[in-house]
Amino acid sequence: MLHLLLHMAEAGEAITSEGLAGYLGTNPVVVRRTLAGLRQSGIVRSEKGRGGGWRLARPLAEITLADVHGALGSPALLAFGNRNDNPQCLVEQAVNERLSDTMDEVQAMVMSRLAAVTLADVDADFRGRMAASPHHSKGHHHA
Amino acid sequence: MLHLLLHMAEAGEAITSEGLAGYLGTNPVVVRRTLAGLRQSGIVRSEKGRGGGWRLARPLAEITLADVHGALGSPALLAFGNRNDNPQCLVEQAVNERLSDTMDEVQAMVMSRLAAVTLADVDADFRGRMAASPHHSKGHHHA
DNA sequence: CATTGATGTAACTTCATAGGTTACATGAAA
DNA sequence: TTTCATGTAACCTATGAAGTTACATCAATG
Repeated sequence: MLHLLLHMAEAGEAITSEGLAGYLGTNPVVVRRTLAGLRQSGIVRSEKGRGGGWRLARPLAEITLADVHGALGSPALLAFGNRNDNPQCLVEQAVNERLSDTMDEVQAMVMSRLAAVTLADVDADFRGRMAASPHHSKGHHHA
Repeated sequence: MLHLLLHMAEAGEAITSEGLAGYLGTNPVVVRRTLAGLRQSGIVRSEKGRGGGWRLARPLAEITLADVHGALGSPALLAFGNRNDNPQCLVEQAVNERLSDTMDEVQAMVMSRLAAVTLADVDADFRGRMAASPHHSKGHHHA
């Protein structure tokens, strides 16, 4: 996902779903499906018809990882959680409470961390790599 | 999982897989499968034959959430990650680097948080709930 | 020492879901 | 009006977690 956004930024012009799918080794429809969320959040724009495709809707520096997360529907950040909400069992209630507290704290930490990183930061990393090994093209890992 | 461990602690005697499966609304074999990892890590013990079952191998206060996580094979804590390790694409390399750094930081935070909570802490919550509404049995939410 | 009741584990079956694919409607530029 | 792009529904597929069955193993008990 971030990968796609960076490519859009570097391209300067619209990239088609097919091109993006090439970078990612996947299918154009999957790309459109995924980017639909980002479009709705005003992170990317899409244009139909000839010469159309995808481009960023605002500068890299104004897009944080937290923005992207939100645009994807704020999916769970943690890979664990309560098995059952509203259990009768008092034991499980206690476990849930403790675990929820811990998860809330941790999620807040993660979010603040994600909010602190912009795509411009990532782009800077990329430019560093380009400088270090200028022989590579910017291109695909397309098999 | 924690739910099961707490029940073992409260029971004082061995509980069969079938009993545990009842608490959890699942199948005895699934319970045995899952607890196998905890046994190997010395968190629980199991006994075969008549009167057998599962019990804790050490006191609640000496079992942290981090211990449990480790016993389960240290599965990923975060629900996101790099799509592709060792990509050719420099853009994706940059994304991976930045993301890995962020994930490492965050995972360290989560682990230190998990290491700070013992099952005794959770048990204290449970006892609080028991005191607050003593009418409930400790029992099942078994349908 | 046979019976009973428990775990240990392999093998198989569901089931949910993410991802891939096809098909086609819509819209914009040439 | 043709071409090339997105938008989206509908379907297919592969993966993995969980459930299930079956049976070997082992310990207590009468």
